[in-house]
Amino acid sequence: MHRGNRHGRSEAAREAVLQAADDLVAEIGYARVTIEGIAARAGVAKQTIYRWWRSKTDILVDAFTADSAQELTLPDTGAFRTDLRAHLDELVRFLEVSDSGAVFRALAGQAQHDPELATRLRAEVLPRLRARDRVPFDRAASRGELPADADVDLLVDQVVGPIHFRVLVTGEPVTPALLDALVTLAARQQPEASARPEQPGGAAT
Amino acid sequence: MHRGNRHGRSEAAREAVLQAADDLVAEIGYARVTIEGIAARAGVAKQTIYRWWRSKTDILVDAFTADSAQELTLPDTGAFRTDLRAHLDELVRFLEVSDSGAVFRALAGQAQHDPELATRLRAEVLPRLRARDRVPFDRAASRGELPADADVDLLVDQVVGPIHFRVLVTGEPVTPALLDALVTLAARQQPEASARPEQPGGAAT
Amino acid sequence: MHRGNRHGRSEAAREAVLQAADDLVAEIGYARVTIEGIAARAGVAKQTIYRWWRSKTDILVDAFTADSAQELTLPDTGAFRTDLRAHLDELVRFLEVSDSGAVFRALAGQAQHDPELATRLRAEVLPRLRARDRVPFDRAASRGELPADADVDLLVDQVVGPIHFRVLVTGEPVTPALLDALVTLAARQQPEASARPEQPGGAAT
Amino acid sequence: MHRGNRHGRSEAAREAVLQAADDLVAEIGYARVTIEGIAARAGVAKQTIYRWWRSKTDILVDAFTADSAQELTLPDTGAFRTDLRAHLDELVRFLEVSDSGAVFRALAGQAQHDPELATRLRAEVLPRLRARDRVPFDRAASRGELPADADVDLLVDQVVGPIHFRVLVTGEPVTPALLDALVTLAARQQPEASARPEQPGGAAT
DNA sequence: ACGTAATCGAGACGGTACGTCCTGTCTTTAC
DNA sequence: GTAAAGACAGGACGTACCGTCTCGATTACGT
Repeated sequence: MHRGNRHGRSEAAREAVLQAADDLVAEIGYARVTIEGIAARAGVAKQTIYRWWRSKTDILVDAFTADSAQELTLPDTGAFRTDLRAHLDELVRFLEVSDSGAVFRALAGQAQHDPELATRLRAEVLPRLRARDRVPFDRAASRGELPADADVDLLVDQVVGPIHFRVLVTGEPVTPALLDALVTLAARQQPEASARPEQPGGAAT
Repeated sequence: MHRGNRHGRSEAAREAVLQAADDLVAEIGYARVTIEGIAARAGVAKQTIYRWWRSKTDILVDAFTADSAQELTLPDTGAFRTDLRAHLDELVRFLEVSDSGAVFRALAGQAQHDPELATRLRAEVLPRLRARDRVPFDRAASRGELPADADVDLLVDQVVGPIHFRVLVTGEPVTPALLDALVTLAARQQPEASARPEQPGGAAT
Repeated sequence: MHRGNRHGRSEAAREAVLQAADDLVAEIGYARVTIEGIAARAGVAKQTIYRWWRSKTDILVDAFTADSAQELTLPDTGAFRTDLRAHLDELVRFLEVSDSGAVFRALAGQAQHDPELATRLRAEVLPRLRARDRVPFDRAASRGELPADADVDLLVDQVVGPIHFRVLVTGEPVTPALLDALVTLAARQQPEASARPEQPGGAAT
Repeated sequence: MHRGNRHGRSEAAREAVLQAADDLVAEIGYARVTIEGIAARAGVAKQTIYRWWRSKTDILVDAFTADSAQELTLPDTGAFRTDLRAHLDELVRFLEVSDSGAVFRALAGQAQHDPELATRLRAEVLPRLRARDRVPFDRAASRGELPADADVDLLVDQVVGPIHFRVLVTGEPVTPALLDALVTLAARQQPEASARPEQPGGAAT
């Protein structure tokens, strides 16, 4: 790693910091991560961190963003119910198991104490997650599986809300029973009749 | 055998600490509350706090519990939808507006970084909230407005999950439109009615 | 072991405290002795200590006094030089080796920071030590080995001063060479002898 | 006033601490001086003190050393007795009256409880004082007023020991009578005969 | 014989200071 | 002009004792 730079900021330092922050959250937990610890772990001077980030959460938002860069594309199964179910399975895996999910939970928690972080999360992080959550619904709408005037954001809240609630608040596992119920709830939104909402292929293609 | 100080711990000190903690969270926010600040505000020695509580969150759990002691009884409107709607209005008021809601949000946030707090919350605090959330459903069940085999906890998660999600994660206001949708969703659980569209993979499992 | 008594203090408690204080000074050193530690060691309540003593040094003065109660009589060897030398040997043993000497050194040290203790030491402890230091001189005077008008206290200061100086300040061992020199110095005070070389500005004033 | 520096400590902070320590000992006495108080008085962070000193006595040794830097040269009166008497007058003034004498007494007292401090005093502070105390004797020896084989350190102990003893232990004032006796005692050490030891100019030049 | 009064062990209390840790700023030196 | 290094002021942390206090139990005197 080169020290000093006549031509702008050191990309090496930036990456070392983000990596160190991610690692430390995974290893010792958000609460015990300190800026000094990140600096030491990254082999970077504290001042370098303070020059480019305003707080440890600021670093973590960047780290989380970097992690999220590797976009996963939701496979198209051809039907709303199966698309949605696949997406929810992936969402649960992210929230409960993945390292970046741990960072997300820590940030969401910290946002309760830090309005500035809350603002930044809602401006930068959540829209990207929301966009992903909308994919199955938007696809369904384009297939005609949802009414044209359906309030997709409202539907998303109804579907992912209980999952976040369990993960962040109650700590209960997100069971298949819950996912089934949520998928069914969403699928009940039909273009017209209340007739046979559960026929997955009914309106497809 | 000497049983130590016969008057035991000072109730006055205990109450002063809980009150000071509550006040400070409301005034300056959880993040800026310190044990030293609580001690100073309460007119109590730090050691007295450390003798009876293990951390500032430990104090806040006690303070929250004390605040919750004054149980509010949900008025019985005679019908499930109206009962539920009244309860949800009250829930939103608690989460978004009240002082003890601020404490709850802070604790829920901190629990993301502190497994011990998470455990304590789930053991002591959440069951009480859950009990309240179940009231409209249990009443409805006893009136016959819900099927006998309805999974009430699952229904509760579906109804209150989106509300917590908006309050804790997205920060969007909980709109009447959302509440309407949630009430309608719950009310669709009918004993007879339009058969069992929910059965195939639904909540019944 | 409750010895509550309308008329008078518990002798058992008093002795336990003095013994505990002595032991603790010997075991862990004056600096690390605390009143709480003495109370615990003595099996006595703090309040009992505070009822009867004003500070830990107050306890130690009492403990030292109790230790000193067992008066040792200086054997009469029949001659000033041998009497004095025997006394100085004993003094050095007391200061350098004995447990009560350790207490004395601690008190003398603490008196540098505590005028009240200094006053008490000079009023109660030092006169007893001075009386002992005078014994060889007074005996010599009664034998006619010293001039009638000799200033015994001044001589005592000259003889024991260097010993205390080495023990308390320089930490150098008190050697036989020093003791020899001090005895010789004192013995030079002769009734007749080579007149009064000391007169010009000497001790006679 | 931030003087942070990759290569070394802040001299300003060091001096402020030593000055504050000296002042506080003079103002409120050693016993009531605290590290927090020194930090506050010096306008310095506690951590800065703990970074460079291990205890309050460590600070005071440095402060005492700094005070002693301004060496006073003992004027040469041309004769042993007058040289010595002048030196002893100065020594008494230092021990009884001066601010740095107060620091010395406090350190000597504290050394009774703190072996580490005792070691440091004996290694760093006392040799310098001893060197001063030897000056009149060494001068006398070079003048031939003392035997070539005189044990100067032993003589020093005999002369300054009683003075320290009175100042540190008995608290009695150091009288001219004592000083006279001490000077006479020292002057009695003659090169050869026991003849006229008090003739100041006898062996001079 | 019995109440009164002072003692006792116990330990909670409001405090002070400790020594450690981390924050965010600043300065120096190197590249 | 960025980087590493690290000293700085500040301040919260959790701990140890301080000296005071109240408690209930114990004991001996004086009525």
